[in-house]
Amino acid sequence: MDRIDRKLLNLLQEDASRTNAELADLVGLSPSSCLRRIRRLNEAGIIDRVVAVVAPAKAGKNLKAIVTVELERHGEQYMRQFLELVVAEPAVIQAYGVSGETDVVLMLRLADMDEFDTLCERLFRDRSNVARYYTMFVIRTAKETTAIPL
Amino acid sequence: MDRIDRKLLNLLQEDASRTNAELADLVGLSPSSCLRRIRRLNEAGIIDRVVAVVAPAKAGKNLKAIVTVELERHGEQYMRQFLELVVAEPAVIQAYGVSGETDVVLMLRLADMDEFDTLCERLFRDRSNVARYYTMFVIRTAKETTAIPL
DNA sequence: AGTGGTCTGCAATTTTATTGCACAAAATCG
DNA sequence: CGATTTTGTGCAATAAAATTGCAGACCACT
Repeated sequence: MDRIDRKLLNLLQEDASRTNAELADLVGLSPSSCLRRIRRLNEAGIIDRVVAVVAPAKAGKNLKAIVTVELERHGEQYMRQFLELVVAEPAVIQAYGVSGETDVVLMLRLADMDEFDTLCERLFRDRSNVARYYTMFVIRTAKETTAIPL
Repeated sequence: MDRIDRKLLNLLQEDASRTNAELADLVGLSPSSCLRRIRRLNEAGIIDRVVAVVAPAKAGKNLKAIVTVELERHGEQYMRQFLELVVAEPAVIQAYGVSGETDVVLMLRLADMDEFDTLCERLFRDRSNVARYYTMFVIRTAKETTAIPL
């Protein structure tokens, strides 16, 4: 992991659709060397995967919400149970167990309030061990990247 | 945007490193047709971009934190000013203006507590118009996807 | 200076993406 | 309802890109 690897990773985190020749040029290497480095990064699992990012607006998913959840009972099995429940929902794009007053934080990607309503019904009804939850709707997205600073 | 387009998008959101022939096969189309559809999705901006996802652990960024921030003064220009400040930080991977008591929610990706400490120093010191902030450290990541349900 | 290991660039080869074209399906229009 | 335009499709040829073998360069460690 030298300077060139880091540079490559930064470039690929930005735009992975570039051709190998282009990347090679940007880092100042021959295409073959560049390709071998990228393969090494893949095999080492440093590059976990390559994905297409869909524009939410163009996909009719304009509503984003961040939900903090406090559970009723706090055992490990209750936590696991609740996480299993939320993970199964396609609208839940991030789900974290966290420290502090709050037990779980969810990031939701939805079409509209109706979808939010039915989802809440499903996740936070009486049975599901949720003491309370608090929703923050995203008004403005100032930054949203998958790139890890290297 | 028919059934095949949606299928293609789902596949690409999962793994965009597949060859066109592979994708064509998965959706039951000829390579040329498949390619043309993908290009159409690109040109329409439905596919916003293609990125490599780096494994945080392998990059030495094991600490993730979610921070809720309440500003001192609540005008539009103050909000903008604060967002500009945080957006410039590479460790801030997501930054949202939200509804509710909280004004801003940040998602941080860090190497360790030291980095967290110095970042807080920079973002939340007296000058920066932050009334209070609350940090939740991520203990367990149950789900983390970029894929939008289609 | 010598040696094993790693990395590099070049050029050949293989794989993949891309395009032109003729035809078929669906939508549009008189 | 049939004619016509539009849109989408598969095939085959072409262009572009990725991949590999190989010889030499560089580096760290004796």
